[in-house]
Amino acid sequence: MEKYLKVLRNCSLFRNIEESHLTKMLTCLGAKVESFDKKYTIIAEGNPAKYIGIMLSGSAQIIRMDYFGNRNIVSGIEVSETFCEAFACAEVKAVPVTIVATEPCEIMLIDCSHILHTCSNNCGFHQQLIFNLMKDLATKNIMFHQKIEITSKRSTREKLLSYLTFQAKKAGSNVFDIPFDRQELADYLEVDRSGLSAEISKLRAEGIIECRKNRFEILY
Amino acid sequence: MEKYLKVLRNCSLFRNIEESHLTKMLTCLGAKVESFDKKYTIIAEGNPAKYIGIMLSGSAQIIRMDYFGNRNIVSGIEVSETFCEAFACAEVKAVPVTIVATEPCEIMLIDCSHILHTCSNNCGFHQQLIFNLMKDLATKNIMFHQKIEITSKRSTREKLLSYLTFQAKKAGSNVFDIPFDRQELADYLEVDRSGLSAEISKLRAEGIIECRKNRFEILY
DNA sequence: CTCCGTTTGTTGAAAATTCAACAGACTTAT
DNA sequence: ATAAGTCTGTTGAATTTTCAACAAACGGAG
Repeated sequence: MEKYLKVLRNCSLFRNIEESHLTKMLTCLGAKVESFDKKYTIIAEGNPAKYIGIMLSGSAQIIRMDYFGNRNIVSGIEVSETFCEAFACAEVKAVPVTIVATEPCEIMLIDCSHILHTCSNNCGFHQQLIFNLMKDLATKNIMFHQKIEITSKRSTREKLLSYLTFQAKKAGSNVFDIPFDRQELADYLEVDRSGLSAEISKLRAEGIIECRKNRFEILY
Repeated sequence: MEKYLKVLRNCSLFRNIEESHLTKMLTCLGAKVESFDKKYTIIAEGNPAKYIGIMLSGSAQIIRMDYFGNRNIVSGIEVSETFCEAFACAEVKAVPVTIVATEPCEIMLIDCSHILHTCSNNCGFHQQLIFNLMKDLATKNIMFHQKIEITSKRSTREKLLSYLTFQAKKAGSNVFDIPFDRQELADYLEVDRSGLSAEISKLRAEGIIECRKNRFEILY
């Protein structure tokens, strides 16, 4: 576990928990680590929602397929971020989404019931973990509000500009990389890929944005 | 406060808290009650995100206006439900949505910092409240997943059927009332009102649904 | 370096959504 | 009961998105 400590220190779930206690605590929680190759399914829709996931290395996406094969990308998952905690905490029977690796990755899985219910060892970390979970869930909630703000726009152009503005703000710069290729961005914005490409071209021609691959710049 | 106890008992925030303790606790938390007439703004976008709201009577909606006056309805708020807890818990500076009364209503406001940080009286309820908040935020998270599942559909027909199916499941019956008029439903589904009306008519003509005002039936 | 598979941009046609306008049904207030 | 105002369904035209197909650009493997 030692080699993951640097990542775990940045994980919202372990905020205000001393690094020296972390290893012991992970043992107590029964944390386990698994590896996946690119494109592999980490958690499949319908799986029991027992585990909180933490991305240790690599990246993944939260996706949902509808019955006609249309992919919707709910969100990307980067190193040190958590996933599936809402399903585990709300104690739903099955996960309604699929988690797919976009790079080779390692993830940590923690059985949520070990966090929610005091363990026999009485480690005393539970209160802090529950507080951290609460904060994390609140932050995820706000992320959904932002996603809805973006995707509730009625046109491809507005969705795209809205998304790029958010990314620029997040990066603190008018030049920034996005974690999606064109098809993925279309599936995130809930629009047609070719229409999205056309819209990007139009915005370039109008001098509003510039882009090369995944690097965008907002010119205004 | 006594007259609100029946409502508060059903509020997820106070689960597993003895009713006999509730009144004292509300005093300790500095809970206050406010009333609003239909159509009034309960919390305006940009307000500081200090308070957790609880709907005591009546109903409201969480809405967001974009810069061209398009209304997006994020969610309805019914009696005993909480609202704005995510913004308060995540300690963002300003609320990014507007809460508008859809009926005359009474709401309870609790300063979130009183829940998050132990008070001088050491009431001891904080741990349970934080646990309840965590559960509540997880549930809200799942609600967002459902809303995204609905609105990520590409056509008006699919959004509508997806929404109605969810409502039927929630009501546990193929006949159910929805909390929106046509314009509100359109703003919730992120589609055009006249297109929505046309789609409802088509589904009736095809014998797939039946409806009279806000009461729908799925025939299948 | 070349080949092969994937990603991206472009196009035009088909389909769907949006928009504006209106008439009838329904509600509310007087 | 009447009148004024709101909500709903319908229409057709304008706009936008989707879809399918293809070629150019790109990237990785051998």
